[in-house]
Amino acid sequence: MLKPEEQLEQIRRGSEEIISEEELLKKLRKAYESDTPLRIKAGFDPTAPDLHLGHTVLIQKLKHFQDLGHQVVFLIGDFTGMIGDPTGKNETRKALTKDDVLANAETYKEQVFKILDPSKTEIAFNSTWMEKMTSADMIKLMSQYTVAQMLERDDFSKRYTNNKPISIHEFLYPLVQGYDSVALKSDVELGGTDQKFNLLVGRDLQRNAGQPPQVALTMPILEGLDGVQKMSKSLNNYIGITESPKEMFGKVMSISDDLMFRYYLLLSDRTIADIDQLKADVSEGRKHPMDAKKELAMEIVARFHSDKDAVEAKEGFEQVFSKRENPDDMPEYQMNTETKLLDAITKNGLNFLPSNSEARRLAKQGGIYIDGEKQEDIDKCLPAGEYVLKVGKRKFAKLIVS
RNA sequence: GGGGAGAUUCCCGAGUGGCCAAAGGGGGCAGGCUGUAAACCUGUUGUCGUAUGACUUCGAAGGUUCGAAUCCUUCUCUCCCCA
Repeated sequence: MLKPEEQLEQIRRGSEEIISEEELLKKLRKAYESDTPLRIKAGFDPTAPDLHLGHTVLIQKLKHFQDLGHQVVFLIGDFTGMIGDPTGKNETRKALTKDDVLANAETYKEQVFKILDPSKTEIAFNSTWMEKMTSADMIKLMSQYTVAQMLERDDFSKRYTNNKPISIHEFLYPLVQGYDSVALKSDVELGGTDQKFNLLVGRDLQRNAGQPPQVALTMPILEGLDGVQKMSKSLNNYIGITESPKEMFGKVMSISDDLMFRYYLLLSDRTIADIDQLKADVSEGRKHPMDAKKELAMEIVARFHSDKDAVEAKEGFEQVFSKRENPDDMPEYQMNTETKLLDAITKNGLNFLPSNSEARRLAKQGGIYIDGEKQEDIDKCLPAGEYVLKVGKRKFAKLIVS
């Protein structure tokens, strides 16, 4: 085990805030001396088992703790899931069935264990203890916080001042999350910066329960492909960790140069010094930003797939976008001489576009190609033969007309 | 309990009987320029075999009218003020 001070150094990397470092160091020392690992908690939503790079910022940090010899508790918030994270948008959610929760947990495991070591990860569900709570217990839990305290939460206060609705049950979210820390006797809880309030509630509740309060560690929120809003599935600006090497590589290449350095900082394994050097090289023209981005894309693809996949993804990318050749692995679509081009493109065919109108629009704007030639008329059929269809910037298919 | 305001297309937001598939902005998509970057310019942005057409859409359900996002009734939801 590393010395506590050295551990702290690693933990600090990339983190936004540690409340407090002093307490963390104390805990690390104690753990070191008594040879007892710390319990590191991080909670996840049970309804969205599609992890993306945004989640991995946090999971990477869990991995750091794991590598330092601590016990990671991966908490699936199946009870809190009924509340829905108070973003104002979502209504109270339906309770998932036991089977759904277990199925989602399996999916989580599959994805999360691409990063974490399964043998060192404890998986917990907060319904385990929350379902046993009586109404009286719940009242006791709620009595520990005041409305004024709740309204300190950034999200609540914003909605409150903007005359946006806040449902009472949303107040339960931080309380239940905080109680999870009591139930798990957590030493450290990780979360995004938007979780700060919830993490601090955990500290209060633990103190009230006579436990040493957990250290709250927040990680920055990763911006999505647009570079502005947080990466999320609903905004469709995400890179999923189960996406194909090709897609992953392409998506990374599409981010802005500024965002690239942000991704380097939060996602790559490069040292801060390395990244600073890279930044200098790019800004002083010693390195083309595109090459720097390719390296980033390779690192990310390699992490979730393999080195070989990364190389192939890069070659595929260069083939299509640098040399403007067709990719090697296009989906094939069988059609006959009476199939309209339109039908091959839309939902009954390759499903490249959601509606006929959209396909016609795209065609009119010159976004549909057959063998490199723009097609304005997509109501026509093709004579027998093989063609390469390109729709928009990046959708390719081989049409086999017989 | 009483009084007032409001719910519009992916989001914000205009529209208060026909000229409304609905202004404007944002976002998205495509074209140009590039490094599939950003910025910028242009186009486009409900669906339907492209249509001076039809159908669906302005919280929900009914109604008035030749005609409703716009008027009436009931309902659902939200916010504000008073108690």
